[in-house]
Amino acid sequence: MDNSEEEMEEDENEWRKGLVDSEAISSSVASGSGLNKAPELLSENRVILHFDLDCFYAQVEMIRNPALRDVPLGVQQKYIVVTCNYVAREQGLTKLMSVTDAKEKCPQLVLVNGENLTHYREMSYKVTELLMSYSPLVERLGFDENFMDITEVVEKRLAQTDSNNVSFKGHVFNNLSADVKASEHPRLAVGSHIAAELRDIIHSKLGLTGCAGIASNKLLAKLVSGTFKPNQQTTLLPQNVSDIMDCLSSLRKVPGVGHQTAKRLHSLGLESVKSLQLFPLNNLVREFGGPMAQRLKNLAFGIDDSPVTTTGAPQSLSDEDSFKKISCTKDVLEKIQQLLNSLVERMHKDGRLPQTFRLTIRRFSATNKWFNRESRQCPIPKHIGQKVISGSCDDAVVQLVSLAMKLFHKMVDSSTTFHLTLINVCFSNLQNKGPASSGKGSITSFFTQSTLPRNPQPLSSQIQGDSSQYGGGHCMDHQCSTNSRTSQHSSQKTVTTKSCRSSGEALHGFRWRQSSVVAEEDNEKGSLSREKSVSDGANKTVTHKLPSNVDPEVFKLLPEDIQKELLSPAYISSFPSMSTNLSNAASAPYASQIAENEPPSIFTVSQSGKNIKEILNRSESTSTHHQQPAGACPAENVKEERKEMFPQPADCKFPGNVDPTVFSELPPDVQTELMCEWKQQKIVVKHPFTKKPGRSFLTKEQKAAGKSNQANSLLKYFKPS
DNA sequence: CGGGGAGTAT
DNA sequence: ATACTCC
Repeated sequence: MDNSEEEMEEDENEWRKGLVDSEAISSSVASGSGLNKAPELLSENRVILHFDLDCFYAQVEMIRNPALRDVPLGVQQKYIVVTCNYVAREQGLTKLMSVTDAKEKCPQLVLVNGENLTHYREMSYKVTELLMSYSPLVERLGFDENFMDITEVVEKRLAQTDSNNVSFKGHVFNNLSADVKASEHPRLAVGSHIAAELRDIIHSKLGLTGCAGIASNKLLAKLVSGTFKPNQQTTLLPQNVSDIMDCLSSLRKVPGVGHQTAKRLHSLGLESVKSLQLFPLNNLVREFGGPMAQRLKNLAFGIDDSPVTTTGAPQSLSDEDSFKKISCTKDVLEKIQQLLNSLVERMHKDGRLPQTFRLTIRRFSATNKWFNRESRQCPIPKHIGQKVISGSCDDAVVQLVSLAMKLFHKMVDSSTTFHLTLINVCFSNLQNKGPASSGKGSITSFFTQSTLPRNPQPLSSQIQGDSSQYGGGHCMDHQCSTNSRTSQHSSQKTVTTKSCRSSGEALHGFRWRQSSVVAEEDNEKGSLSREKSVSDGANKTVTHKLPSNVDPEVFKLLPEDIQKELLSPAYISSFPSMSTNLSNAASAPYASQIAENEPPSIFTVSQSGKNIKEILNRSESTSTHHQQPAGACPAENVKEERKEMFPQPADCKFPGNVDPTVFSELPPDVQTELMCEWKQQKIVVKHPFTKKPGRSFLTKEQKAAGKSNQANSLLKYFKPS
């Protein structure tokens, strides 16, 4: 949410002086001197907009349930009211207030839980997309703020309007807008009109209100947007830059100066913006290093050269939960599983291939409770990532939980006590090009044709914009773009019936996907890589006598007697995955599918995943072979075979192929973990052979996306990955 | 002091 | 790869 607060006071200025002090402002200096009949061309001649939605989460909730409009409403996350509507604010509530305090101030406060960000995220992207449909240079800042560089738009509109006729829309900082001659600031004046139009569009199309700031850079636009609070806009003129900077009550109010930076500045005796302006740069450099020092100093003067950079699809997707305390491995595992379930589903909708997985934890500590995070990350084996994409989400989750637990054990020694207060799971390194999923699958790529807005042949329901995107500010009929995603998942798991619930979800889930995938190659590449992985797997097996699926490193850590046992002929020969499979690996084209049905085993890495995490198996993250062929024999047979090898425990708690003795030697927490996985495995196993050829996502667009200039296409605005 | 997500430094 | 910082 927005963490900003504004308080304005009055003060005198020393802008000129300060500006001269500051170096690294070559451009600013240039514009400040000499014949500046056209200062626009020199320095801060940009026109930047900053949009900030009013109490965003609360607005979304009021849209979802209009009955909440007229009551004091707070959005709660854990013990905090993260934001509240204006009815509640009239009663003295503010954001980030504890629930107790809030209830105390406003007993009638209605609270809705806002821990699930789905709806906010969707609405947030709708706003960004709407703005982008007007002009592409849009940068998101959190869920409720967007910057826009409309310099060119302004230039064009100015060329076709009578600059003597312009006036300012909304407020003008420190001025009565009626008093200022817009003709002296024609570009900002035009900017204020565009801002007003966009706010209006956001309101009419999405039902959201918000503030806007119009200025010459991001810093200033953001600062000024908050000066008139709900649902208003403000323009900052160059001559008032020092005013707005000087009236900031503390350095903390400067965007870019967070808690830590403020503290360090504090330690240098700096409290106010003005003191920072006057502070010798050299001293600042000593504390912060050159670039940072210069930046801070510039910020104090309202100077900010940072460009507005188009925000594309998110670079990572994460899901987290905080809680009072989690102290046992089993709870950790369950929490991770819960988080992954939703994360994987989101990832699947996104359509890109996650290549890195990260687990972050926060340990309980009396001091500094809310900082101190630790994380571990690792590559995601391709076959797991593909499951996410193809929709075998349950399978993917199982395997990812295993991966996550490995990372967890890298941070936490579970044999000693621990207390976690937060767990976060994250996918990053998202690859656009769909990996050719399963071999022959590509044929299914037939018609993913979509409702891509950028499609040359406008599909009926598509976004039809006025291609003259700058015209009058009536944007495209963005809203209805409803691309119903062609959901032809063959897999029966999750997906199926679920169509896109909201156009927003379809929109952005869909959109990111678009920018991905390269078409034609999908096919061949797919099969090729698949073949390759299979044979790699075969080659890799058997190093010494150690089965390929046993991680040598881990193996070494085992008690000697167990090692011995593992290597005994009886063991080796009893596992199809070790003996049988090795010989037919290459000739078992459907091995991977069989493997999905294979019950988990301590000794085999079944395709569906599970493997024994920290103990025996080769760590998936380091393994180069993708899967252990499970054998050409039907799963049923495999099962039978194993049953005979070991007595099935009476309680049927764990798979029959697991030696109870070996199992009992494992650390207690590992046992727990295994049990949990097996339990979960059973569920997974219920869906035999769900694996279908992954469809390949659209494509062709891709290349074109980079180059073509379809006026209506938003795709091209996304960063190329 | 929530739940995300981005960027930078090392 | 991990920590830190910011919003």
